[in-house]
Amino acid sequence: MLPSSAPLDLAFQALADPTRRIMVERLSQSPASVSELARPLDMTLSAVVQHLAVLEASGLVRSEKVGRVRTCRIEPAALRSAERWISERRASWERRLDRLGDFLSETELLAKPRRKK
Amino acid sequence: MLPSSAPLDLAFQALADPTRRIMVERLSQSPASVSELARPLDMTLSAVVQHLAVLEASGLVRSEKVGRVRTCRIEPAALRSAERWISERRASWERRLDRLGDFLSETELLAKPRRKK
DNA sequence: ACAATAGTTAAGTTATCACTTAACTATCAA
DNA sequence: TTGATAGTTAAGTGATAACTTAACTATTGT
Repeated sequence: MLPSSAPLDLAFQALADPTRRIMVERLSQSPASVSELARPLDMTLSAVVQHLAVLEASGLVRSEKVGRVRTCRIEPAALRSAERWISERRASWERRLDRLGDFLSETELLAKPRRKK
Repeated sequence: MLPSSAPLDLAFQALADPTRRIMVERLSQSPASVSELARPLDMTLSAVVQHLAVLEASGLVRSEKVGRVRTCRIEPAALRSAERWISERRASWERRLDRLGDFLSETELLAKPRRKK
């Protein structure tokens, strides 16, 4: 099950790196050039370009070049589908915990019945 | 900036693997033993145990062993903080797009004023 | 006591990651 | 036209990832 390359794999993989999260944070404020993205990062421009390639491959970021500057912006859709995956899991376990809560309070009522809720 | 090991790194890293996402999906339905987690997966038990170790290190899953069976359950907190990181980015870009929308509709009003909204 | 079940651990393999240096290509500005 | 700016690409390196096989430990049902 090594390289699945499914969209979620790429998105979570991309977000797993702190440098790339910094880049995404920057881009969620506003679009930026590659050098602007690189400015706060302690690595070569070359490395930043490679991180950018990962972000683009994951669909989290899109960019276009005009003249000699490439402007990058986030692509909400990919981020949203990562968010959706998580929130669906949350929905699932919350539903279960609710049922569990109901069950517990009901058995408690059966064991030593007091006032109806 | 190689090994940051920050909680979010570990959480996103863990979620980047499709096998581990399947395990998390299973666990968000209900707790399960290691062999139950392994059942639908096309790999050795050993590999599954290793994936489980990654999930536990990331804080996404917790487990306890009783007799010879280890029961695993999801740990909502870690999943929630990953979700929160994403939704904060979303808040950020949505705010910006709102302001942009306001700006555009205002300039449009200035350019060729029609009815007030 | 024995065998089957449930999981653990170590070691090895192959692939991928996160960089770096270095050489190179455009574009813009003086 | 020359130099600085902005980015690209290739090749190499060391670390980590995702497995496998194999040998082993503890628990439980018969």
